[in-house]
Amino acid sequence: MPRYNPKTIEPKWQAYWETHQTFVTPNTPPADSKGKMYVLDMFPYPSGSGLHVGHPEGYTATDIVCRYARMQGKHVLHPMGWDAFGLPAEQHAINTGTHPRVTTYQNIDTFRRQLKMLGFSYDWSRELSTTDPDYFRWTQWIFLKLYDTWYDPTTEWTGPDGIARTGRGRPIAELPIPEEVTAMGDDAVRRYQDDHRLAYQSSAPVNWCPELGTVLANEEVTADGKSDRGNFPVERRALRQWMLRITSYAERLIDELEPLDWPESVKALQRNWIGKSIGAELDFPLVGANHDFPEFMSHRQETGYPHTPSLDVIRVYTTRPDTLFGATYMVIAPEHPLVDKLTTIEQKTQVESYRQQASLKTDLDRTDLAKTKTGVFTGSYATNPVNGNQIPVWVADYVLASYGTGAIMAVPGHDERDLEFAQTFDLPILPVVSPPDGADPIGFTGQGTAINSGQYDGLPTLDVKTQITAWLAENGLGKQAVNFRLRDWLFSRQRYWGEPFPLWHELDDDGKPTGLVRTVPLDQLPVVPPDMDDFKPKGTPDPPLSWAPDNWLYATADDGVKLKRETNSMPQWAGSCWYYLRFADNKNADFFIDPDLEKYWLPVDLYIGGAEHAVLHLLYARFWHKVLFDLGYLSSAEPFHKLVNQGMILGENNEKMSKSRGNVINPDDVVNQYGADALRLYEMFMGPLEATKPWQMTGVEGVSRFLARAWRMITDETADDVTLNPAIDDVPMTADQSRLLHKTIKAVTDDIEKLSLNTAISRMMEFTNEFAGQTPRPKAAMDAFVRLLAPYAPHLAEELWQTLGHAESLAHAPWPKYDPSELIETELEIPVQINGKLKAKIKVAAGASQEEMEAAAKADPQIVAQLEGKSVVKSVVVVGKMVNFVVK
RNA sequence: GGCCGGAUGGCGAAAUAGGCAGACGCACAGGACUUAAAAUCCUGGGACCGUAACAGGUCGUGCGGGUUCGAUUCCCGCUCCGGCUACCA
Repeated sequence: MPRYNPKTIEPKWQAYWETHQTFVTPNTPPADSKGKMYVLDMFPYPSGSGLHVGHPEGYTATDIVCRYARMQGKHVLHPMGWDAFGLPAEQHAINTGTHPRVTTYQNIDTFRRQLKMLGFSYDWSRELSTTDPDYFRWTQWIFLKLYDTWYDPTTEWTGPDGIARTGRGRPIAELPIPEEVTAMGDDAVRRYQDDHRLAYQSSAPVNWCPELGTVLANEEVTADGKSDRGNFPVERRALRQWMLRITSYAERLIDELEPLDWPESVKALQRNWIGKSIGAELDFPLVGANHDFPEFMSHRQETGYPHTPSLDVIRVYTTRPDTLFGATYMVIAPEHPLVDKLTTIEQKTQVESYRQQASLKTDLDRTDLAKTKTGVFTGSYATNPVNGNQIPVWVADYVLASYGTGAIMAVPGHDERDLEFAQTFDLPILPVVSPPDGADPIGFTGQGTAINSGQYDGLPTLDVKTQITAWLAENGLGKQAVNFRLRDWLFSRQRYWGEPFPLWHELDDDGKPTGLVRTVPLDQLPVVPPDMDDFKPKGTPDPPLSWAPDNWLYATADDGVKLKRETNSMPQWAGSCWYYLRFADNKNADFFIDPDLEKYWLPVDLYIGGAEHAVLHLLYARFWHKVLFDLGYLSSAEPFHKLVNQGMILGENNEKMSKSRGNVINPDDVVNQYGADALRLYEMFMGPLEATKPWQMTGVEGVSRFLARAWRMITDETADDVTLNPAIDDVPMTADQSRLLHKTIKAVTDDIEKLSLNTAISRMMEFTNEFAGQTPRPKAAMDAFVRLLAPYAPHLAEELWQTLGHAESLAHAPWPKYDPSELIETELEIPVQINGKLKAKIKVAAGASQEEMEAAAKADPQIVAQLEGKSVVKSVVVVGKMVNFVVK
């Protein structure tokens, strides 16, 4: 009578786990614990549309690992939370008038219900949301720690992880202040400190969309410079912003990536993003400054290369100092501070209008390769220090102000971009590297032999590089230099629904900001966003908080100084930078994480999530982690030991799932029709976790049939209640049954360890295919099988486990062990090949020797017939594997 | 343009310290059960040639080479597809 019915089984066991607190993990491990295991999912943004099928993919994989680990006696931490600040909730609020807090917590309720419906073994007592004041209180506190830190690149030290490093984040109080600064008074000292903090203010160009009245992130701007939402024009504007000095950690973010158990592709992505390059920095003296070229050279020989460039030079960065002789012109970025000084009266109009145009372009506009290069001549010249040639200085937006020194020496002979520019504006092109194959040197960007390079002619590129760099250094003209593509992190947003900065700006008597800042003390955190009805952007770049009620916005300090709150808010990344720490101690009211709990639970042992976070989230979180590590709050320098990226699930038509394509699969519908166990099992059975793979509803039906077969193997469908199938008996296993069981245990265990979950499921299918038809079925085999199935289809497994007579949940039942001696086959089937092609199969005893195998192969009638009249040149026999005869 | 990943039956896939290609599942076909269907169970299956049916043969893991007794697996050179990134000097 009772068929397999997930609709009764699944709610029953979900309720059981909840009332028995089966998956609540105490912070103290049991005495017999086999060690801790922290398994983390990338927590979701609780969007209004609910869970999509991509979420349960990674979540099921981690759940399987956790359930398996618990059955092995490990102490498992498996939490879930919500990355719930962000623009969609705010936009929704503007459109509907509902406060974002309301919609956010509604969405969270939906997500929680859906996740519980899928039977994940989260410890819900550790749930958190980045929008909880108890949580963002500590996000603000960590920001203040960043604010209170400077990076000392020279300190040598050994961390609690036992690794020696150079460079460390240190409290700002330890920053040495130069005497001349101290002499200028307290405010000067404060400003000097502000210039060294890891969190600092700067005027940065941002994507400003007047129609939407908001600043947009680069990824919210389309390729043609329009807003992603609404398709309105976007322009560049310089606004005061908060920045985080992630660049000072660039070197360590590369170096400390190396030992991590991460996909090589993700490591490569991060390395490329940081983009370290080694080259040289050098000065080109301007023609017409208060000296002539020989005078400049002798002056530099005496005084050496200055730390900051003097105003009579253009400083450039190049990765190809060996091509210095080929530098036939220079280019400075439109935002370069020397532009005005260099522009002659005749060129002024042109340069001004060019700058104006460039300032309106978005980054994407400027980097669009399809467009031809643009630029204008400044009217000025500089001297190439290596040969004394006077070369023109141009302004062009293909040179970026934010990379290197914002100026380049252009070598059109050996750089594609410079070549294109030189051809457009008819500038001289001088080849200085001859390719090894004797091809045309112009446009050659590889390594070769120097030409047209004076004394360096004939030398290989690498030698010229070191020799010219050395020459520059000796003459005080330049030095070897390292550059990073990574920029400091623009950390402020003009939004309401985010963490407010815990900062005050000091105001002068006229109510204008002085540029000096005060922090909100810890005991006054969190700074909660004020209650406001109207946070709709007003068409100016002022953040919504700037029209917050005065009692929130203004205050007077104890010393009488007038204060105004910082009205920017933090980006969504802030909350996700440290949530993995808080899970280990989410209720701590006194500190962001207890040091002992940090030491016990961290780092995360396994972190699974989508590849879209391969760079930003993972880089930002590593950065914060390292700062907290340097300050002594954490015991490990890296947050995530092992990382796995789940692949994307495509629609049934093999395209990315999207509403507009109409190919979205809703997990609720799948669970309704087939049950949570079937959805979980199918998502794991589709293929390798990392692979991109298309959905097939018939595939869900397939795994659902397997679950029903397992059900019938153990229960009696003809009975009125769920009872044990009468074919199951307490009998010993036959040799074949025992071998299959032990092979299945071994395969399923090995596969979980490798996260090869699709093949583990096929092994269990083979097991049921074999056992389901047998009578009697040994109860011990059924017992072991149910435990193997438990991580994948936990509801069904619990029900079957109970049917097999167990009173307790199997969540902590011991994982089955296999006996290697049970795996041994007595007789092997061996392929016999002739010239590498399969011709016959023979049976030999398991321990057969090489000679025995060859003899058996030669005795096979098929082989005898095939070898008739031919001579065997060679016999290849691999013991226990195969036989091959090479014949003529 | 750069970096990364991929290409195996009608479909999702499996197998690589080099050793029976296609496990497992889907779809399909035939059969059993049924008045019938659903469900379930059994059987079949890479392609081509061949046979009444067996037998047997040839080809076959994107393409072209190479190494090897033997290559889906290793090496060299391509093609196509997907993802990310994009003037970083």
